[in-house]
Amino acid sequence: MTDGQVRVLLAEDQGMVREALAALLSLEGDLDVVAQVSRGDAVAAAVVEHGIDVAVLDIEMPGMTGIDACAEIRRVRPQTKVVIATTFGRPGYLRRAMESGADAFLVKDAPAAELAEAIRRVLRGEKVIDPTLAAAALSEGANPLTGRERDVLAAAADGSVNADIAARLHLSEGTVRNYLSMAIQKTAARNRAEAVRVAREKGWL
Amino acid sequence: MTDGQVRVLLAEDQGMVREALAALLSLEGDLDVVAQVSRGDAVAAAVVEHGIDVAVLDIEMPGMTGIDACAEIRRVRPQTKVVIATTFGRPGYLRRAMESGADAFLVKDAPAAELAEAIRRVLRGEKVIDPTLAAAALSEGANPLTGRERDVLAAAADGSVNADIAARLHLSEGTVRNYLSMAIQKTAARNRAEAVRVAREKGWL
DNA sequence: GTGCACCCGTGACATCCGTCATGCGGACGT
DNA sequence: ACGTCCGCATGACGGATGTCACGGGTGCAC
Repeated sequence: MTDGQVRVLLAEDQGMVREALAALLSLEGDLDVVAQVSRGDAVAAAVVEHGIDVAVLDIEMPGMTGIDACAEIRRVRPQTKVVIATTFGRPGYLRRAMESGADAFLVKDAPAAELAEAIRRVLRGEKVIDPTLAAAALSEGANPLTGRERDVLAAAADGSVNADIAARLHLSEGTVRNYLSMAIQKTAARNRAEAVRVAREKGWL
Repeated sequence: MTDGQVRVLLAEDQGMVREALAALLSLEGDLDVVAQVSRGDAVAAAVVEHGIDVAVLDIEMPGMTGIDACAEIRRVRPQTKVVIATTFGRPGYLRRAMESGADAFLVKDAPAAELAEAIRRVLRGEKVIDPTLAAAALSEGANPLTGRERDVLAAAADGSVNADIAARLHLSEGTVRNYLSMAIQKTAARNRAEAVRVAREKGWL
């Protein structure tokens, strides 16, 4: 590879999308996609092995989320810049991505040119965030759910009945009801299904 | 454009992915991406306007699904070939895509090379389908839900209570309960949330 | 024209769910 | 040492949900 080229890693589980993004970035003369992975838990090792300058991470991936992978990169190779590119522009995702030390947060709705642009800007030490999303994330405040409330709500997400949830979390059925009741109130929902939907949208799960 | 070039349309709502796929296909010498749209309801007009040879359609798009757009293409310009490329390899999607007259069905998990390959094969008159998915779609059988059962289940999907669903569909609350009960039995679920999940997985919604 | 499947409705019943009050123990901050 | 928050639990209550039996209407196929 030529000297001065930016060494980029792409992490994205959908092969077609990943390779397409690689093709796109390769059209930029100064960028070199030297590694591609399809699993979150393969990111950190690849970053170290290839001496990556910028890692572009999807959030939803098998093995580990892009957000957790970002935190891992921060531990093993702090000088690597991280760009999170995701389908869902949920404020909760943005907040958690920033807490994990991400340098940029993009939604895939955006034009493709923004990706290359974001890579160059994070290399200059800038942070890149959609202003609309930033405002939404700030106005939303922190996650009001306690740890256990989150557990129970997450366990209820697939349509399990109380008895199942209780068994899975080693709780009594009444306790499950109580936690769910709390979660429903805090999400301003009318039942567990709505609570799950709201919590997901806000990134509280 | 050079004579003999294949005129391709890309329909995909995520700008970054759409433009990346365009970049990828442009690397193939014989393909020419002459049109890009981000909404399902813009597909048919673009196909006619640009005299498209092959339309590559995502399923989940604003305005109209790729499956419905495929049916529209069949009406307005039958000689155009249609490739459905989707994130979710749900058997129900495959079945409905085929019923709408699609020539190929790809999941975005697949390697990028398959897309160009599929485009060339449908131009030769072949059908392109993942054998695993085809088997799953066949073994699953047809959608057992009646029209109204689907409506009610879909209306319940966001966590609405019975009264809401009844009002939205102009039904009595008891009728909503009955339809939901049927849907729950047919999906072998224990409550509406599980029924929604199962129906989604099987592509019955 | 006689089934049959679908649509829509009612009423009754058992169960599940959501809420509230209340209790106890542990962790944490002041 | 005290208050506060969290985790976990129980019991009781009303309302929502799921099931069943039953009815009537429509349209379609044999």
